[in-house]
Amino acid sequence: MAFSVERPIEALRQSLVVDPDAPPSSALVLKLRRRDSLSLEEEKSLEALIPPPGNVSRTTDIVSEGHRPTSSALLVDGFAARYKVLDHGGRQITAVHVPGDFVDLHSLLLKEMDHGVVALTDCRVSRVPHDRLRHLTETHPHLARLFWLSTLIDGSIHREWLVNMGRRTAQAHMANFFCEIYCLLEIVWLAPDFEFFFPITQNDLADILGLSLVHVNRTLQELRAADLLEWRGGKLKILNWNALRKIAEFDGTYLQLRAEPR
Amino acid sequence: MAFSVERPIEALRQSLVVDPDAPPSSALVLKLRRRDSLSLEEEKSLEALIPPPGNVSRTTDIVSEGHRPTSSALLVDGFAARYKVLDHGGRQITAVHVPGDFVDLHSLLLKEMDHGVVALTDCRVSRVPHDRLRHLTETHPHLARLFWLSTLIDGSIHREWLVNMGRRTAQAHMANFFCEIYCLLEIVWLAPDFEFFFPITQNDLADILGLSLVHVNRTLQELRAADLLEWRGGKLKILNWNALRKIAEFDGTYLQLRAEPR
DNA sequence: CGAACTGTTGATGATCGTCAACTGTAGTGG
DNA sequence: CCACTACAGTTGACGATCATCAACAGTTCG
Repeated sequence: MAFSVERPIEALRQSLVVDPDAPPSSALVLKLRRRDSLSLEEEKSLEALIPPPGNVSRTTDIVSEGHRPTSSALLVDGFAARYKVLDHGGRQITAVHVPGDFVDLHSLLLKEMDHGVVALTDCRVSRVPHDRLRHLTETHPHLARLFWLSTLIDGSIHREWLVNMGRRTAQAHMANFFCEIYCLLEIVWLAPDFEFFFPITQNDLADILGLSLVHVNRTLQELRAADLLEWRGGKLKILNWNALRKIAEFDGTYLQLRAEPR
Repeated sequence: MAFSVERPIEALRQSLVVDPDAPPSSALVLKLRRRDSLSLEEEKSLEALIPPPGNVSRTTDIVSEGHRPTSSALLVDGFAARYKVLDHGGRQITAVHVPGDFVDLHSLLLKEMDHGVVALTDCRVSRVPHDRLRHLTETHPHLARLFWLSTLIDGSIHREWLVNMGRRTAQAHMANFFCEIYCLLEIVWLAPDFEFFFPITQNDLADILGLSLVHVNRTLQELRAADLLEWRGGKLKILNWNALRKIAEFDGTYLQLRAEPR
């Protein structure tokens, strides 16, 4: 058997955290499978590729700006974010990553990091050496295409965020973000019954949405008052998916985009 | 000789438009060379790949949302933009393309277009069939990496735009955009002496920046009043590059990012 | 000459940021 | 056990930025 992903479906669905005994590649495999079927041999190669994860505690950098990584970081557990800081001190988060994401796959080709990657929560991270990744892409062109596809989907999400920031209200923007996170987590079985572990601060959320902390707090209260969601003790529950989608004008096609990389 | 790119340097530098007699791949080759050296054979393969361009007139779609392209469009001349429209009628432009850009290279893997691509000015566009592109990437892994790199740089630009929208003032945002366009054009020799052809409307610029038309007009006047730039008759001239860079906090490393794809 | 488009200006109000204070909670050390 | 601190969340007041509505000027084109 290549992999324990098929087995613990129920266990994973019922827990709000990744199974700590699952191999570090399991969320990645789930995600790739959602895009295209994987052969047993490909799954084995991935499992062999990913080393055991290390711990990264909250608010510390997984990758620093200006750094020239020689490995790419696979997020195994927790939430991470890419960000840039401005001269006068502001910070903008440009992407949020969930388990199964390579947070800096682009560093395989883009030598110098033009932004940092921070752990929004305590994380587990596997660092895959670039030369091993490069070797894998050379011997497995199909996986190479799937990796390229991953970075393309990152771009697709960036574009949706641009629309959110440029042309939507704070409320719709925030609703959109929660819809997106839900969909991303659902793919890796981390959001059963519209409920998921999401212990980030409102300050982080402000930097994600490009709003002030105070405005985020008030917008959040609007969503709560409309009975769209609960968010207490680091656990987020979407109470009315359809209503949330509606005020967000959310259309998830930009996330998986029924690709055909083979 | 593989290519006429080396020859008409002076002619190109002195004109504000692409030489109509240059092969359609010339701007593309200039751009790729800036990232990594190309072999003669690679340049020849590119030249053979790109068919003669067709004309697309302003405000018409080069690629439509929801479409499933079987070819990718190389912009040979003019400006194009990717955009999304919202339910209530708003439009957000998520990327601006200059000659030498594939405007929808991602459609090679992402089957369905989640956004449209419109011609901001009259354009010339070469459409490269996907199967020929796929064949090229299979026979020329180095070019495949350069194509992947192109889409990664698109993502890098998206991220910078997110910072602009989320955390910068309208003035800094606009200044940033002009700096970026200048750098992109400079690479393909279309911006001699900080002057370039840029005949888009203020309405388009508003959709690029995520601002209202009126606010764009006033912000533009501030930049003009500060003697940072002129923009008349479709010709833009940056009068004070250093001052413009400064108020924009512009740092162009996110554009080429000294990559090493070989 | 009029129609259509682009740019410009003024007036007004909504959205959102900033400043500041206060609450609740968890942890820390005496 | 109780200060004391640190941090996340909350609320009020005020002002800056930006959107909207409307009108008008200049250009191009048929």
